Amino acid sequence: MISISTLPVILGWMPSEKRAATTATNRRRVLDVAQRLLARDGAAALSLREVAREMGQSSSALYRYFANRDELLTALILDAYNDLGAAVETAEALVPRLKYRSRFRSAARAIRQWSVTHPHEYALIFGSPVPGYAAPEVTVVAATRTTVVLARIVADASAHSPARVRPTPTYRQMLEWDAVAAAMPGVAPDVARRAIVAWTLLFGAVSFELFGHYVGSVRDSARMFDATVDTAAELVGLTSG
Amino acid sequence: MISISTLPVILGWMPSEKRAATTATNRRRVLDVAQRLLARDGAAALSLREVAREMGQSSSALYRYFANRDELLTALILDAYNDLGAAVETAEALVPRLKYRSRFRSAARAIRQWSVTHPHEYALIFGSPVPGYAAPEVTVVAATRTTVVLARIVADASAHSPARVRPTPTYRQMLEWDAVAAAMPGVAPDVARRAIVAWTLLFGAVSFELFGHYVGSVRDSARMFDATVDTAAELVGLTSG
DNA sequence: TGTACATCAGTGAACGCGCGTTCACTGATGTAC
DNA sequence: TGTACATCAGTGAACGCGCGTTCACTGATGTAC
Repeated sequence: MISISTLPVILGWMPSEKRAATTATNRRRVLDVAQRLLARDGAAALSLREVAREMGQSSSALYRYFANRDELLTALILDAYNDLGAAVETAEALVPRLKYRSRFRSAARAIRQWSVTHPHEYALIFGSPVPGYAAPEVTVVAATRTTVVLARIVADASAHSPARVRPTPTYRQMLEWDAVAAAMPGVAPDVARRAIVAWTLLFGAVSFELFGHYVGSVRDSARMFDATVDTAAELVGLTSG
Repeated sequence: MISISTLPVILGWMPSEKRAATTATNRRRVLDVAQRLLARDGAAALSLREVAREMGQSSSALYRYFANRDELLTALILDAYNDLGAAVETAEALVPRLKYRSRFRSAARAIRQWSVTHPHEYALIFGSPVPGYAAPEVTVVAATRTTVVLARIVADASAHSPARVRPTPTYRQMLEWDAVAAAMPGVAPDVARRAIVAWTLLFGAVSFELFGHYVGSVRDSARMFDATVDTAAELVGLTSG
């Protein structure tokens, strides 16, 4: 049965701007609290009920803004990726464009800095997948923001002084070459492959530090990371600047 | 009040061998079931009750063998580290001693092979720390088994043809040098540091693959890993053999 | 070899807990005339 | 500017669930003599 009140929906009218705005604000407020709890207790401990409790609301109220727990988690993952991406973009933008290695270092240090100060958020996006949670496509897109920064550095450096490498068509086949080439236009396959290796190394180093695998072998994680960054920079041919 | 029956405990007598043996067997049987469930559903979903259910026992029965859930988890972590370590040892032992790079490759591939076939076990030991769980010292020891293999390769290669490196005392300070030097006797600090970078990269690559961060950029994970292994080998100066 | 008894392995009921989600509802807010 | 009413935001009780852990217990097993 169609009542008068369902007409707007059927005809595709939008809710009024004012109402949409307050809804967005409220949703954002929920997210902020959830983010704070995530930072404090980690993703596994995060529950809708605790978020509501923390806001002084009933748990059912949250269902106005998120269909279920997974949707809240997705929003937090997006936030984390964007937070990290923004931090990296900002840090990298401070360095003169032609100083490729410095740009790389700055971006890398920003990755570690953000991660060390947001360990639970880091674990959420780079640790073991949350059980029973399937990351929707949209998070994959958000994830690229950081790598785009790194890719651009490699591409810029490569345009400035193209690497002299033997043709290695085999590398194209093992990569998603279209996507990779789009992120690093004009970069030789071997260099592109090394670039992927480089950020694998960067995030590997952060994971090892945060997840405790350097206990007993690395004393000064910050300096070790810097040294690792230089090694990663070497890998992609950034040996000066 | 001290009864006759508590005397053995007080005097430190051991329970009879026979009884100890069956207790050990039963404990092992619990662990095997737990391991199967871990492999199937992951660590977060693992509960004492489900293990008991799966064994057709009451959940309280498990408290004969594990004081609580954390202790079971610790046992599983130890098992996982040892499983991985054994797989790597076996693979590496098949290669002639003087073929350093082959040994490295073989060990690295074993790491990936084991990880791909045991993703939940991998996540348990190399993913985000389990919430509310503090890894006891004993797991740190078990964790070294794999790195010991890699360290020996680097040490052997280094003894055969010592790297010509400038002295870099700074690297000692940022590492736990005593432990590192013990694992790789006679290896120059810079090489030792690079060795740590190398296995950071190996595990970083496995994590990226298993945790979905290569989606969209890497098509053939196995071949990408092999290429990454060669890059890691280069890092520690293993360019032939 | 037989027996009394201590020890062990496992049971089943119960505890309190926190969770995600649903649902009928009430009071507040904004809109249309 | 005032009013009737649709829509929204949030409530509170309830659902069923599975969890870790405790405890008094029973029957089985192994031991000491």
